[in-house]
Amino acid sequence: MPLKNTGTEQLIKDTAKQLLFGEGKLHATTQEIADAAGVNRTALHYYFRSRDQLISAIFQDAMQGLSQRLDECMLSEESFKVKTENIIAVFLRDMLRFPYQETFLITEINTFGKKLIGNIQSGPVKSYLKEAANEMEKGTIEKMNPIHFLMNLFSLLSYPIIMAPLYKPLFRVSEKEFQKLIDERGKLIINLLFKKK
Amino acid sequence: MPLKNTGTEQLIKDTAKQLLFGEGKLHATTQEIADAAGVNRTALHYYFRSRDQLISAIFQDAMQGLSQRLDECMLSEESFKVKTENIIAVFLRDMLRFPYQETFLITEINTFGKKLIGNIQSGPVKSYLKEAANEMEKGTIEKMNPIHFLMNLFSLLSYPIIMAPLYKPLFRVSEKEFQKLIDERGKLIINLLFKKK
DNA sequence: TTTTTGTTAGACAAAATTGTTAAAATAAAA
DNA sequence: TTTTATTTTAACAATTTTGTCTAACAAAAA
Repeated sequence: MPLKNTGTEQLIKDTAKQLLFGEGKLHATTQEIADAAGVNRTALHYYFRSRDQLISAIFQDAMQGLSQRLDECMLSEESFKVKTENIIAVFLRDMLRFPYQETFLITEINTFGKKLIGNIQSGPVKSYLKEAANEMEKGTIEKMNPIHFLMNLFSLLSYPIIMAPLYKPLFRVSEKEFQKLIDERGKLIINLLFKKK
Repeated sequence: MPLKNTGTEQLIKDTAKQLLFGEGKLHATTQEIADAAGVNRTALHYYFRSRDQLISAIFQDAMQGLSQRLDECMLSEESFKVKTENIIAVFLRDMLRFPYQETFLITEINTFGKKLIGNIQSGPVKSYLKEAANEMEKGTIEKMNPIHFLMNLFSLLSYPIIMAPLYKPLFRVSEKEFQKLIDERGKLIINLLFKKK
């Protein structure tokens, strides 16, 4: 029994993801999602039964994708610094496409997050934290609780992108100038987190 | 014609603020807000006419309060470093009480933010940025676009608090341990942003 | 072709949420 | 105490949003 699979299901998921995590329409209605995807609203119920289940689906997809890519970085055979540079690159790319993904996770954590949080692999994170501790011993990064190191990294990466709609008017910079600032941040963050030789 | 002013209006505002910005119930219904405040839902309409106007009101209050306190710090007569320490203290206190305030601003920027963004005083920010540039010349902080410096500061302060619901399970730390980590961050951030002598 | 399976669309029902109106309760002033 | 303005409440109307049901449609299999 082959499915016809005209790609509608994936189209709906992609559209919802773009709308929610990309454009920040965190409470887009089923109608809005359907319109954006160019399908009848019923299709949405046909494939996902309910709005919540659609959201759950795209959320699970997104988390799995990101966590997989991060784990790859963290478990690679590179040096700690290169590893960190890779994490930055992966994260920045993801954040720029879907800036509201984490915001959504946090605000909806009571509805959807609780189940998902159990799924988070903290194995690779644990091992990355251990490596960070080693680096501190070696003196290449500042001594602190390694959790701080990781929080610093994620903060410096994510926050400016999330806050872009506020920062652009606040700092009176154009879209283009702001994009340039964001592009600079990769190197800047490495510079800030690693000691000079 | 004196108003009775039993404090209901303020009670509704405080409750809504706590619910939305404190607990992150970003789309609390008027019923939920009324229940939490222990008043009839109609009271909410009586004082604010509509849900949107209530939200606008608490939001404006919150922004004004924070921006005023920040401006005070930025315009004080202290040295740049002390000034920065004060900003950190003010910001941390605010973030801990209302972690979702900024998240809300960002996600609702199209609905409420646009009008408010005009109101943001960027005068004190400008002057603080200039001071930062001076410090870079003096060599007390790393050379970079001063906007980066400010974004770094805000990021390191805000993001871990926003992400707390995710980080606690991810790093497997208890509420108490996490609170301790947050408390450590003030000094840690200063350490990270200012060069050692 | 007919049947079967899977997909899409329109009409409708149900639920949730907001907003209005008019009346009752309350407290201060005359 | 009556009057008056304000505050609170209950009932209801309107709107928005979600979810269901049935029929039409399309494509592959019999």
